Amino acid sequence: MLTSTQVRQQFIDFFVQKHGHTFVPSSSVVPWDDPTLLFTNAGMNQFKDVFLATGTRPYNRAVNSQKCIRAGGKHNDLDDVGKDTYHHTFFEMLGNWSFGDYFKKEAIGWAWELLTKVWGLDKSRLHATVFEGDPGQGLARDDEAAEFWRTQTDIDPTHIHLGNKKDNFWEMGETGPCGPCTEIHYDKTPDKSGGKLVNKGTPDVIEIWNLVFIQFNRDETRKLTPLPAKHVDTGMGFERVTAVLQGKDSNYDIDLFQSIFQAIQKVTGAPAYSGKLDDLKDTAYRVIADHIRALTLALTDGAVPSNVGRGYVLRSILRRAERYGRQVLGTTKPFMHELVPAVVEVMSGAFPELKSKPDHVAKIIIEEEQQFIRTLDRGLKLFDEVAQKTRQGGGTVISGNDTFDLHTTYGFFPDITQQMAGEVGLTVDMVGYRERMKTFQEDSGKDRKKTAITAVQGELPRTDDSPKYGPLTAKAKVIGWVKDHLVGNSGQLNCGDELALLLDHTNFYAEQGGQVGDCGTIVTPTGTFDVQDTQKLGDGILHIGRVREGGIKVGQSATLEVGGVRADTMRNHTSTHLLNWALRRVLGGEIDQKGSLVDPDKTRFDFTHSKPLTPEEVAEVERLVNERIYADLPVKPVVMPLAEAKKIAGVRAVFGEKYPDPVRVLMIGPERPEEATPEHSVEFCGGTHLAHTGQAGFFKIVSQEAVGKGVRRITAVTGREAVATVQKMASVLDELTGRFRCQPEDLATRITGLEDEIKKLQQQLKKGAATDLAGAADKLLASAVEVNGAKVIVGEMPAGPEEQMRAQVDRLRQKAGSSVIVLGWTDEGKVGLLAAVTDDLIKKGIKAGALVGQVAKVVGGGGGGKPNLAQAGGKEPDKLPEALILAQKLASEMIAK
RNA sequence: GGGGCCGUAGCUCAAUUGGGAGAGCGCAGCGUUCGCAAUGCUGAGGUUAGGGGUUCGAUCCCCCUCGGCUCCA
Repeated sequence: MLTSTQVRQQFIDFFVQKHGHTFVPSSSVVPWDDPTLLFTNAGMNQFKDVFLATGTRPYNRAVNSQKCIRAGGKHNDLDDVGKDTYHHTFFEMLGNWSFGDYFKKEAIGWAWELLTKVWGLDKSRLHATVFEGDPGQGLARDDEAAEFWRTQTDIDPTHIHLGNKKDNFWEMGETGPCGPCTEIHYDKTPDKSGGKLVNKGTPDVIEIWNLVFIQFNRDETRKLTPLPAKHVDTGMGFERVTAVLQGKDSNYDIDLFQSIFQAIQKVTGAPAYSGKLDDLKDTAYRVIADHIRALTLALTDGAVPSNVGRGYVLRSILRRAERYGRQVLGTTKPFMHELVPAVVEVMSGAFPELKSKPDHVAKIIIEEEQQFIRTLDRGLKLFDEVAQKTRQGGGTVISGNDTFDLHTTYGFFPDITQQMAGEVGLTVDMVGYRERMKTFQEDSGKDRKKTAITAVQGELPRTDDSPKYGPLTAKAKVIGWVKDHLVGNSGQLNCGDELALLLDHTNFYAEQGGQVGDCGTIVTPTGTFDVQDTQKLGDGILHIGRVREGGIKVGQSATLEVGGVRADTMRNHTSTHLLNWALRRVLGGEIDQKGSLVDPDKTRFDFTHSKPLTPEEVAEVERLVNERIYADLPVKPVVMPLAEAKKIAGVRAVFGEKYPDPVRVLMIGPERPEEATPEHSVEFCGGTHLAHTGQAGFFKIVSQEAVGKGVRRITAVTGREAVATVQKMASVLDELTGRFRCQPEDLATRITGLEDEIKKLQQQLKKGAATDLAGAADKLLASAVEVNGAKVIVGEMPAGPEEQMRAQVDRLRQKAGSSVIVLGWTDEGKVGLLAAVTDDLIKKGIKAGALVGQVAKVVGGGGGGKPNLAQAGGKEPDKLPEALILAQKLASEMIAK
């Protein structure tokens, strides 16, 4: 029997050795440079630019096994994994490609050769489908492919079937390259009768290989034009074809999964995997095995679990596996991280990068597991409360509100709530839950966009903003404005009008890539306009502000002057790039930019990192950035094709950003792209920058904070702001050293000394007060009145801390036995009262709380407490004697009763 | 960017009409023991995250800041 390793290797060897393909290693399963994708989900992802004709490769035939994840987004298989034999979140896709080289004839012939000659599959079990055409869309039947099936292979001609557009026509998107495909299916029915089951979605006849022939380009008008260079893009599910070759019914029965299953058994102590579909334990095995593969591969490629985007998908995957472990296999501790070595062991042959940082990956996983177990435990407790509340209300349905709160506050997903509710005989109001969630979602995004520029009616003219990289002053022509959401291009603007001015070209920078929009002034022969902000809308640039003087008319020439603070913004922006670079140097290559904000006052930089930076790390980052600043390196922008730019050594791009092609690349240090190394800061960036780093002057980090799990934010300043910051710190330090008369480095010990002394003095004071109070208390005891065998001890005490008073009350109670005690004292214009009643008198119905409450009214206050001890206070010290007389009277009456 | 929750001893967490800051583990000392494990006793350890407000009185109610969790965008 072929091992999975052999299957993979033979596929690659077949195309490399026999048919002249280049082996191209799998690209990262995390597509850092493609914001439209959560995860790499097909082998062709890394060649997308070739099909779009925006990039080229030094080879025209390629083969590989691509790491893929299908979870989250459009193709979400997450919920199905484990329940059947063939769904995965992580899988490998075997593929061979032709870029404008061979086409249908060779692709079909070679596929057949590999399957039947190399792998020796039973020809009578193989079926092929070809595209039947779609006249409505002007698509012809793919007779070519059918013909090659007949001439290039010895397939049974009755095994060639026609397939519809859904199954046999491939499109990348609404527009772009597309073409027919031919699929190869495998018939697993015992009597080989599966011909009519092709494409019917049964597990008995399964698709194993899809050969796509990219031959058209679809434009915006949906029109198809033949491509000059035709491509082949094929994909074969590795786990699936291995199962076929190993004669297994389930993908999970192939050798690849067995050692992972064994590791799961060892770690969890559960009974062995038995391959059943209706056994929850086996489902758990499949879920965990699949999910740990996805996690290990994705984390190795630099993804991090988080609460947004792909990080959130990874978190969901981990949590799902963790739940199956706990609820089905009986784990109580984190266990997923212990499975990482098994995955590395079985897969690092094909993907050597797995060996680079398994410990790091396991660490991320265990931290995430611990986190989840904490929320789970907390959630369990809350669930119990909710369940109890529901029952007390006489219902059996947990309200949508409670389910929503459990979810949004504690991350307790509604399906967990549902499951747990089921276990205790309750149900969940999912309709109510969804309603709450819906309004919640609507409210969340409400305040996001600036209202001024979202709803614009009328056609917005294009503005040429290329002068933004040039001098701060420029000439342009007024071509209109946007006022009250309407585009205007006639009439006159008057002093005081608030609106967005439109120009034919501009040197104002519109907010983009984290850099805020410029402010400044625009002067025409008749008026002056203050620009408060600059925003981009489509191809138009909006200069938002108000007419300060005179009036402005369309067609006037204008002098543009960008505000001087732009220079500060540029200092901050260039420094942001240096900060990004330095953080990677200090914290390691795992960190990634999550966002940034650059304005004249500061730079704010968000990045993935799970813990606070140590003071040493902060210092090192500052040192590195400043070193680059005083080296006065050139800051060099180059515009180049996106595909080419991506190949520059050490280049950085931000996930979620859409980069134009050609793209602007900003290098700090090198003058030409080929001089760049990973030791330089090289980023895709459309912002405005200094010409030399030295212009930044000085760089200082002012704060760091967490913005969410796994994401930290650093705020830093440069230039004059940095100087001001340091001066402020120095003046604080000066003041302190002046006051303590010591060196800055001695401050900490001086303060510790003072703290100790304060503590010591406080304790002494306490002792002193205690003796004073004890004396006063004893006097009161001596003059106590006896009623019915119980003592009434009432009187005024010297001022002292409440705590000490209580101690005296306790002491008196002990000494006097059966008694009612009321102590009063005045301190800083306020009255304090304390009352105590011994247990035997409480039984007679005397309560300290009630007593002291009445007494406190006399001194203009209130109070209360427990029956045995209560305290109160008031604001009228003069009335204390009067209050104590009342206390004496009340206490005596109560005992007498 | 918006919402919800949390922050109490070194750690994990209690503390209800607002009224005396606690437990378990850990730590230190002493004891039982030849020694260890085990165990008994004693003790230290608190600005209840920080600041402001309401109140006679705030861990508790309100506001702000910081830190963390969580959901959504």
